[in-house]
Amino acid sequence: MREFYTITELTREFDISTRTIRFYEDEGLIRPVRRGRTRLFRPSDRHLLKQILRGKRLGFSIAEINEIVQMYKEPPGEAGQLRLMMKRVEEKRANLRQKRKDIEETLGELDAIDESCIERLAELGVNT
Amino acid sequence: MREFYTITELTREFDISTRTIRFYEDEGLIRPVRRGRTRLFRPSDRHLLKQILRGKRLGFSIAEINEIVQMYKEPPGEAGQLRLMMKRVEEKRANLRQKRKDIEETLGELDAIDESCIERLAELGVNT
DNA sequence: TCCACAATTGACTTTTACGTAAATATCGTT
DNA sequence: AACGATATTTACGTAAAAGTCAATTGTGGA
Repeated sequence: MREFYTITELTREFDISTRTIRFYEDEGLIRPVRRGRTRLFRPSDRHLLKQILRGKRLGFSIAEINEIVQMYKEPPGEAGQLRLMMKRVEEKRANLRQKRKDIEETLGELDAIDESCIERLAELGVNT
Repeated sequence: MREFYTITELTREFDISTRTIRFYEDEGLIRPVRRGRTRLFRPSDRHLLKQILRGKRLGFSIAEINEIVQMYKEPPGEAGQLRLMMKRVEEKRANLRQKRKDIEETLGELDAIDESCIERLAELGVNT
């Protein structure tokens, strides 16, 4: 595995702009190392970026994505903090399960539409 | 089933503002009937609103939701139009399947986090 | 009939998530 | 040392999706 990626390599791989990546850094989502001023992205940074983009596809805001990526870090050492984190994790899971349900419903409706289209097409085929 | 709902009934039921509902109307997503100037929402309007909010939870833009709700209407009568619609439907389905995959992955990672929290908590329990 | 109150309309504002432009810096060539 | 290609920083701009505010306008009840 490569040690570092440049910013443009990542923009090409994920089809996003440099502005976007720098914006995520400003927002504290990602923290590449530097050689002088230029950013160097480790494989872990690249992986984090993948997770950020995955969150975006699911319609999470930057703030929500931030909450999620914070969870990917080491669990805290204090019991109260741990319980709090577990509560947050459960909230996110509930949110995701709702989304999954929404998706199943929408997929079901689109399936129905597709079938009615096929039917309609068959009718037309008969009549022409 | 009731014949009509007022705008405030819907804002309360779905916990959104009147501004939001009117905005959706301005955008052509919904088209309540009027008595004088006041809007009256039929059950079908209410159902449509539900679908719109479902789309929002999934992170679709208003434009994308518009595309979807248009599909819920009668399928077109012309074969070319039908095929085009089926193509669009398939695109949306592919999009939803990707989201579902993203959700499964994220859920899996959150499960792992949860477990590591439980582990950590057990360790603390032993040590204190 | 008149009043209180709900609903509407229109204009302006806010927030989010970047886009864009200008000036400056770095780095490997030539 | 100059140059072209990339990067960075700073600052302002913008589109989408509402929120907010003010001025009207209906309208159902006492």
